[in-house]
Amino acid sequence: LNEKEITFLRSYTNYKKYFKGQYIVQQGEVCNHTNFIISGCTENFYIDQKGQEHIVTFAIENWWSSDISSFITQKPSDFNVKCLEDTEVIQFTCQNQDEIFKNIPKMETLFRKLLEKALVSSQKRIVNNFSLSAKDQYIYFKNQYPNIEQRVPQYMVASYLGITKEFLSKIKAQLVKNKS
Amino acid sequence: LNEKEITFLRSYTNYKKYFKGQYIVQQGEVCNHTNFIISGCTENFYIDQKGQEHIVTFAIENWWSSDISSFITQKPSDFNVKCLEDTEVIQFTCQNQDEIFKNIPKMETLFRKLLEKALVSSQKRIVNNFSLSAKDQYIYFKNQYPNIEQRVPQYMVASYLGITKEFLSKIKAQLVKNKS
DNA sequence: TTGATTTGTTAATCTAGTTTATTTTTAAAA
DNA sequence: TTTTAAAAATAAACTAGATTAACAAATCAA
Repeated sequence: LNEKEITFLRSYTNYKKYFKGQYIVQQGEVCNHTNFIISGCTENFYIDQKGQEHIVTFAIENWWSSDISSFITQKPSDFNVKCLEDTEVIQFTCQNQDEIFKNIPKMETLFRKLLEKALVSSQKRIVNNFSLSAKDQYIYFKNQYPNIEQRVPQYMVASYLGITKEFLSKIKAQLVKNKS
Repeated sequence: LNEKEITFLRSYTNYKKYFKGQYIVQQGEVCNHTNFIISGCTENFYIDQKGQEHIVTFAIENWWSSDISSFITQKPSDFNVKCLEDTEVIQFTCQNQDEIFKNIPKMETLFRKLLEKALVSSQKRIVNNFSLSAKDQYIYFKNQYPNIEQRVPQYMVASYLGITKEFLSKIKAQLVKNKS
């Protein structure tokens, strides 16, 4: 990026701090920003017809956090993004990206790459859901999100895995038993 | 698109006919084309560690069919794309899209939009998997892919839904019973 | 037109994961 | 420091969906 481009971008970018429990994005609203996490942790979840919460992803330091597809399409989001800890982000806010993309084609490339990553990880989840037992998904999860278990409550991990907290508890008990 | 751009694009585009059973993309290979289906039907599937096949998507007339993420990243594909019928496509072939994107920025926009759609539908599958029972997923499937049940064997629908063919058979029997 | 292969059904048994309920532990107030 | 609430563990009963196996249709090759 050259000087001009950087100045241009800066006008869209700013530091922001959210507190634990605050919503960064709310289901039904258009998400007109995307956030690079400096510190903290967020969950991306939705509420189904029966009123049940389902966590789709967690995001931590150095990850992007937002509903990228709502951001890019500027349609109402199907998801909520909520802070699980006090969270500092660099926020890139913008209603019509087309303008930016015209001025700085590199930005379109950047967002295309974010989309790619989101797609790959989304497909990976489907594949895991199809191929792995709950226990193996849990083991996979621990590798994918190291240390996150210390940061979020168990029942959220269960929600992420698509199982009940009781069953996750059972799985953990099993794993401990088999080690000894 | 202007004249020049069209001529430029044409050099990357051609008509192609595949026969039933042929592979358009093979797991492990880089997918360097994307296909717009004129007629026919394809499945996008992978084989897991236990040797089991899982169908991720079907594609029919007027849909795009390929491993879009392998195409864009030019990394080996995790999926196979196979024709379930004789299938005619318009094939857009290209190893390095960056060149095209520089020449025709509109193409980057087009592919970004394809990515978006793929992401949305991928996320939709996750949401359904989490929220719906097998029976409700089957009902949803029938709306999403009308008439496809007449075109592909039952056991493939079961594979798409992530259940066994026996259980799908049971669900169908139940639905018939409850109607009368 | 017959056999062979692929596809679909039914039913019995089994298991991964849920539900409900109770108890224990941890954390947060006050 | 005690009280209250939130989170986690345990266990019994239950259910959605898998597995196995036997059989019935349908499709296809010869």
